[in-house]
Amino acid sequence: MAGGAVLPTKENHAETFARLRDAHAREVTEDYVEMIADLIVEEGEARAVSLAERFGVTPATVNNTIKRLERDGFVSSRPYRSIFLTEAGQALADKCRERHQIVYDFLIALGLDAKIAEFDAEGIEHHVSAETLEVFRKFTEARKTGD
Amino acid sequence: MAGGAVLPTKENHAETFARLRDAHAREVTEDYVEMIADLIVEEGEARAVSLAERFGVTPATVNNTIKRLERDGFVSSRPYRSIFLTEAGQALADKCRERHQIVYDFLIALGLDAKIAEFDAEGIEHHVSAETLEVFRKFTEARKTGD
DNA sequence: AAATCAATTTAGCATGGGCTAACTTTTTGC
DNA sequence: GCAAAAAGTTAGCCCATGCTAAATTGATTT
Ligand SMILES: [Mn+2]
Ligand SMILES: [Mn+2]
Ligand SMILES: [Mn+2]
Ligand SMILES: [Mn+2]
Repeated sequence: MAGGAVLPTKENHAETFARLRDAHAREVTEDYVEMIADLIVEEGEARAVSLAERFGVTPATVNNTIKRLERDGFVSSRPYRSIFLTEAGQALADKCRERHQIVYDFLIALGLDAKIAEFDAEGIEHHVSAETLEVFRKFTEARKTGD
Repeated sequence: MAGGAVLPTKENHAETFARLRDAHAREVTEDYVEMIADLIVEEGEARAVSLAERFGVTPATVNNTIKRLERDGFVSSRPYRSIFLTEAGQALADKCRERHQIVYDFLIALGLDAKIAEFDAEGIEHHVSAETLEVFRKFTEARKTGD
């Protein structure tokens, strides 16, 4: 029951939050490369206007973000043209898409609505460790074959 | 198996990300009020220096954040004194502590290590809808009574 | 009661990630 | 082939969240 909720040590606690801030710093990058990969599959190319629509932000915001992604080596683009993933970007996108799918499938396996699973997965995906992801994956798998 | 991952409609997708950005904007607030409540219980009061240690940030950063929280009606403080939760702050802290605990217990019920559950819960807690939280809670409950 | 030490505050700065408005370029339709 | 529409870019702004360095205040110890 452990009602007596003792706080973690200061050092552990600080490390937890440091890693959390790191995770947050990567979220937008991860969602963008994932979305760019999806758009290339679904629409043949990833245009800024599509990204803006999908994320619900202005084209100016997309432009800023794409510049950062380019600076960080995840995408390449030429003025007024569509956006491409670099090898690093594609690798990250693959990893994120897989992780996203595992989280989504897990939520569905737990019996949640598609709409809710969709929304929650979009946030949770960035905060699951490799260990947790593996547990999610196995759980979903067991549910599928189990009955 | 639904391998053909069709994207959500543009409108749904945009709404998902809008809500996600909202959730992010609340994360720091939520972690602060939760931590302030914990410190008051564990140490008798919440001092800026303790918050700085726990979050692994500088006292200057804590000061900035506390000013925002005060502006937003979640805490009250006087210069060089410790920090108090307002009613709204206490209510939010209670809600967050409960939610945090449910997520943590759920991860433990899934068989994860305490260390990992602790870290992942700190991120995931901000991204679980009421529905998902309820499913988590029931799952943990079933595991406890079930065997 | 000083002196010291710890805690807090302030000032000034940076980056990420949003926005609007104005402008340029490309694409499309006639 | 040109005009209009769509897409992309740029400039200038805002706020949140972090930082360092310096100043200030509060607490402790002799
Ligand atoms: Mn995603
Ligand atoms: Mn996401
Ligand atoms: Mn998050
Ligand atoms: Mn948290």
